[in-house]
Amino acid sequence: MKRTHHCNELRPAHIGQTVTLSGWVHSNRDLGGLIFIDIRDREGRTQTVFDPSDWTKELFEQAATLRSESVVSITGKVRQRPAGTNNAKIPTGEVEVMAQSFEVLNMAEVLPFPVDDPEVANKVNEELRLQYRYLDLRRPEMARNLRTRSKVATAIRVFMDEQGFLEVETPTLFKSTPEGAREFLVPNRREPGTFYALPQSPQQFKQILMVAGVEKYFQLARCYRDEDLRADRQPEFTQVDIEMSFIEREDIYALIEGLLQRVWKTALNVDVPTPFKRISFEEALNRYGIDKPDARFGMELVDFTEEFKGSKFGVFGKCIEGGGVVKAINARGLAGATQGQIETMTETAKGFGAKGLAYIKIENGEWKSPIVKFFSDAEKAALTTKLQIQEGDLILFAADQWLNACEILGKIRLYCADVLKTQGKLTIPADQFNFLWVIEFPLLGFDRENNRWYSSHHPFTAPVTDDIPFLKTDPKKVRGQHYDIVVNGVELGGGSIRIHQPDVQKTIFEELLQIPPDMVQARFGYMLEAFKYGAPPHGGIALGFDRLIAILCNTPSIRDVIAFPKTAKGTCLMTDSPSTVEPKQLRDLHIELKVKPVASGIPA
RNA sequence: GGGGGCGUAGCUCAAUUGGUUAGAGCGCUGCCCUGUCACGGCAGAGGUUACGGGUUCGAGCCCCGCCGCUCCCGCCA
Repeated sequence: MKRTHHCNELRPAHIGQTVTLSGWVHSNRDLGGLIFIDIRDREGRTQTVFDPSDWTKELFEQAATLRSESVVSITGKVRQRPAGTNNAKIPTGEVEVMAQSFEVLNMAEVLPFPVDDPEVANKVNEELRLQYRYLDLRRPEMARNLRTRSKVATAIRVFMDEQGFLEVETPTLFKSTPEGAREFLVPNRREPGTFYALPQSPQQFKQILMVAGVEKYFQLARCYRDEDLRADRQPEFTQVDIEMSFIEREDIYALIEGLLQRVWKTALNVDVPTPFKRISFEEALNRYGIDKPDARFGMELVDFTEEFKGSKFGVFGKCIEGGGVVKAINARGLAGATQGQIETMTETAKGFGAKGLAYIKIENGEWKSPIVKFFSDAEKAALTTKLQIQEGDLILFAADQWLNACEILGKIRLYCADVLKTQGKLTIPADQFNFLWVIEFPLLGFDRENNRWYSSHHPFTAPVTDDIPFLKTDPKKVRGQHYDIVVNGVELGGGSIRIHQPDVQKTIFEELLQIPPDMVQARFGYMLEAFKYGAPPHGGIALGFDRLIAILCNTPSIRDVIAFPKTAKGTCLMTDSPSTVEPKQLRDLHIELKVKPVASGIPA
């Protein structure tokens, strides 16, 4: 080994020992007659001292030229720092190593951006950080994220093992099942014109594993989706994939609550109270306007449909006549909202097809609003009471069909919370975690354009037993045995009890989803077949592992917890992928391009 | 597919809103400095203002195009 200790190890107890430290030059402070070189490795850093009386002129001058981030190995004697020179900021700050010899293992060029100063490095353009990811990952903050990720992955494996689960790897060369997200395709050289697809999730394999008698399966599974990206979406990502046999929903709730408890304890030393609260899809929409509520703050939606029935204010009255609802939120303290902020919220409402956004500002004891003059005294009284209106409030309305009205105010509620946060009027502690199970989702949604039902989760979700009779009479009423786990307004994962009877599954595919029988056979035939030979009742869940780690690391972007993430356009700036390929490779695959290869990458 | 934001020295940012030689801090290079840890002091180098056009007496700034990064909507069974 080129080291005897790591750089966060030496303490007064080591004084007098001769040690060798290896790592990167964190900083080189040349005082002329004395040089201090902080050497840093994964664990931390230690100060080394070069005294000219110990060195030839050449070697001493060489030490002075050691540039930041060069890799060195330094041997010397540990000693107490002189009185008054301890550095309380670092754990090794009571001692220093008197350098006796050193070896330059790799001299670094001048860096494209600083990695030693967290203040500056944090602000460096992400494009540059991604291009030089190996430098970016040296930053303690990024190194900490990687470490958290690894620790949590291990904690999950240990916990799942304790619970009797087997980790089983499933193929990443799968077949195309075009119902869901767009897939990445992999051409098959052996039979031109056929393709593998990279799996969007191991869903079908894990259900087959239940038929195979595995009973308790999990996997840290890599998944692929060829959709447009976001701060919390990458084309390849990792999910904690879980499936169990002979269970009900309660078993999954208990398992995941235990798992997350372990994860939070491991990563943050936080004790998460269980059981988690549960909220139905309908209640979530009614109170928060979204199916993944951030319940760390109030500002809940309040319904005024009854109060405005037959209202003189035509927009509300007519909406209710047409079967719609009137809802409102009270953004406490936001009466001073700027014209621009009101405009932003109005655009949000219009994005949902609303004509505008009605609001009331409560300022200087007055209700300032273009619409208040149409309100009756009873209506005003109802607003005052149910919204607990007081000076400085901003009341925002949505009048629309139920789902739309809820979703409009749901979006505006989150926007208002952001504005209030920046104004310091709303404070949410960083260590507050609000876990929620969202349950009783509708099994199906209706696609007006194509005039057919679609699965709101996926087609393997079992209906709530009591609702099965409605499958053929009133599909909209059928609830699925589906559940989402939500924390602080982020969807951490979701799952369901699955259908294990082939006839029910076939009904869903063919009668409700209207997939032609031959297509069902081609895509899912093997599953229906498998379910004929002893399929146990089963269910499972998948947690977004990257999102989970991002929450634990308190970062909004999952790129910060993935070692080598892609950009929003799906490229890797470090390796410059994707790239063109050589003509021979295409010939082997019997693929002919209809576009000219782009200039970048390997010349064609 | 659609909408918004950004792009000036190696890095982070300025540039009196269209005005003459594009600045600062850090970094870098050289010199000085024996207790620093954001070391300090002095001096210096470093720019096709992403790129391509246009308007103008004059463009970092205005217009058009284009490339890259980013956020959001659509999309993500």
